[in-house]
Amino acid sequence: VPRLSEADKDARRERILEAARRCFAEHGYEGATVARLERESGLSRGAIFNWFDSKEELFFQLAVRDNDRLIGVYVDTGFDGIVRALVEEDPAWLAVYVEFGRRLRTDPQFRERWKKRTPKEREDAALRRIEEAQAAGELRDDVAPEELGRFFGVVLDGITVQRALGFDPPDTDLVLRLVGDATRGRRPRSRRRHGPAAS
Amino acid sequence: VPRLSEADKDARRERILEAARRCFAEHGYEGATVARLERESGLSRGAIFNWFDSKEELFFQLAVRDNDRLIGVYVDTGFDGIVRALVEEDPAWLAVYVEFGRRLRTDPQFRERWKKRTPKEREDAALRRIEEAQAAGELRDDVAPEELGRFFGVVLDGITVQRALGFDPPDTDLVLRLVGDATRGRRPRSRRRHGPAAS
Amino acid sequence: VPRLSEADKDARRERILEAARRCFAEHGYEGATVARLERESGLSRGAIFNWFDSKEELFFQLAVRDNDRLIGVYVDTGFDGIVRALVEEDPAWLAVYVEFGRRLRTDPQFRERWKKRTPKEREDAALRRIEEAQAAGELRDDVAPEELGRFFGVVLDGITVQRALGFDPPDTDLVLRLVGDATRGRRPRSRRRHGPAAS
Amino acid sequence: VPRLSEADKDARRERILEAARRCFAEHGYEGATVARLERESGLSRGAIFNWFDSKEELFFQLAVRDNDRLIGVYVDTGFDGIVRALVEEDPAWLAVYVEFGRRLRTDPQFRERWKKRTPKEREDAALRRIEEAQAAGELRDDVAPEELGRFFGVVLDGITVQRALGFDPPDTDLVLRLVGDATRGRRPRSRRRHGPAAS
DNA sequence: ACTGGCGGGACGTCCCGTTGAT
DNA sequence: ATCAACGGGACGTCCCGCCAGT
Repeated sequence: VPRLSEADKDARRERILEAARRCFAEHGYEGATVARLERESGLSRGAIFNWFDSKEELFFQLAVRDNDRLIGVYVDTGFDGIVRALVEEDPAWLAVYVEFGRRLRTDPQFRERWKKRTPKEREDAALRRIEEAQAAGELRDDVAPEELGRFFGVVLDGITVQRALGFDPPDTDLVLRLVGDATRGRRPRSRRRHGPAAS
Repeated sequence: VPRLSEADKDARRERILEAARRCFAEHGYEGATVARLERESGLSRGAIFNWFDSKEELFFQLAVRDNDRLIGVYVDTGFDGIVRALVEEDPAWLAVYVEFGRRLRTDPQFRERWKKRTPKEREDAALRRIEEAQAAGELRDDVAPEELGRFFGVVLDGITVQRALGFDPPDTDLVLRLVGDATRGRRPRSRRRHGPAAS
Repeated sequence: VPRLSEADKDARRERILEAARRCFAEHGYEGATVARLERESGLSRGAIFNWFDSKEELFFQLAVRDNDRLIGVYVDTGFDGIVRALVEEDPAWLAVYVEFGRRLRTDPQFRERWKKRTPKEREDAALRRIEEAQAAGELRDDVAPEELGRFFGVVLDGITVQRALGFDPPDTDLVLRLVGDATRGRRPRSRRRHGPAAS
Repeated sequence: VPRLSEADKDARRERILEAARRCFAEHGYEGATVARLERESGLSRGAIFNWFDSKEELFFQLAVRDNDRLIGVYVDTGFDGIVRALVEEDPAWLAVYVEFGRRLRTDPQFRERWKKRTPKEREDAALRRIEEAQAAGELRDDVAPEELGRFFGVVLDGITVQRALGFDPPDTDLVLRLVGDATRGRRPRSRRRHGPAAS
């Protein structure tokens, strides 16, 4: 096996990460044994640990990458967009997100590392988005933006966890409607997002 | 060695369960090693395994008991009550609830056993509670009761998971207000719950 | 397997230690795999690690015990005695002593622990023994007692290592004679140790 | 890829051997992982294994080379010279010598190979040196030359091991004096080695 | 000549549940 | 009913040597 090009390296890492994602999703962190990682990725221990220092590292990288992705979705498409994204996710994978959360709470080193990594700006961007929506009258302004953000977070995590646990997924449009009713401002923006006409 | 009285038996089981709760809460399922269970309960392996067949059994029983308790709270005090109950729970323990959910999704035997156990009536009771509230005009009736129930579930799980992960707990009253706005019917019941007078 | 009496416990630990001694002696620290420890002791991993926290712990305890024993021999019977003890030791085991030394030099934590353990008094007792012999004219007093002690140490370690490496063991009496010639004082004590008459 | 000249080949091998020496000295045989060899030598696995069949081979060659060197010192400069050489050696490296000894004792194949390699003549040269010194009256002749040689060996190994274990190095001149007293013949050669005047 | 990705065995440790004895 | 000694499987990690490719 010769020296891999930079692109090939990334592809290799990607392949392992994807396999790990499936394993973590299906079996949880502890259940995702290295033997399973080998089987799922088609690579040997030697190969896997050549690219990642440990199972935990694999887990962490995966969380980083998916978190970034989701935050990006939020900033780009707002609450509606992220809800729709969540219901299209592999539900099994969402369970890993939950597992990751436990790790965050339990393992101080883990949390520290995560804190260090998370760019504060992402959260700020999310917050500013809410403030703008309030100023534009799309969101009610009798509630502090931080509180609104937390409420959104609750609903998002609720959806995540319900899907992760394999319950009937709640109807997306309904959730959006109800949350819309709860948070709408004076001059709500059109709720018609996918059709051409406004109401 | 003398036989224990029936009451003593229950007390013993209770003691073990409580210890297990703390262990699961603090360390997660896999992290709750039998050694830790021994230390926390003050009993030895032999004693623990005398009362429960396995660690998994312990976990299951604990989940059953807590689930029953929460459903009871819901039926007795409704959405408001259960939200308030959740924010008073030990957040660490809530993580176990989440862990339990993963198990449910992942392990078919586990799920089967759970399904068999759950009395359908509990859920029905919850549903009927919603229908009554709709009939009384307290909850909007332009949404099917099942859907409303699911929405409630999403918010509840959202709160659970956020607390479990150690995030800032969202303000209880705010959540109740927003969800109230989202689901209120024509003749909302008084929102003032702790004061003496009705509106 | 019921609760063991204190004596039985010690016996069990002893049995494991003896097996470990043989393993370390024959294969060195790294070569003494747990599998070999199992085979040699006739006990399982579970049993071994029930009594000792780790392989390293086993190693440490073994070193402590043998070191104490040897120092005791020295204090009781002096240089002659310890030389004779060394040539009666299992040469294979002496290699472990050497291995232990490397660990001492290499691993700071290990050294710290060893330092903490070693009672300074033992060394002092050895030193005082030399001073007394000098005062009695048995050992030359034109050399500082510490230096004499170091010279003895060199010869002892030399014997140890030669035997450990499997070379022809040097003749004990000759070594004693030469070292005697090197260190004798004005009024040497009788060299006749094993027979009744002096020369 | 161009072929290396004979001189370059040797240089390459030398570079690897030197790196290996440092690794073995610092970490012991097992601790000297190939990864460390790579880092220390600046070459890759492939390069290293191109020149040496295995880690063990590397170790063996190193031992051969250092043994030859030390024997040479002995033959050239005698006991005094080798003692002085030893106290100038890197003590870490001496530990490898000890490690090598264990290997000799433990691994039959290893020993066989070593036996086959060692030119008997070297030892004979050392022995003849002693005989000559006895004949010249420099060394006592009431002890067989083999025995004297063994005694020298004991002291040398003792010094080696003490330095290897990081103990206070015994004073060189003192050791020489004491061993001199133990082994001197009727007409000892001048002990003045560093000063200009004879006694 | 040299690189480095990789296979796969072995290692120390952990941990659950069983068992024989009180 | 309780205890703790124990078996033995499985885990994450390490690490040597091989070999396809440059």
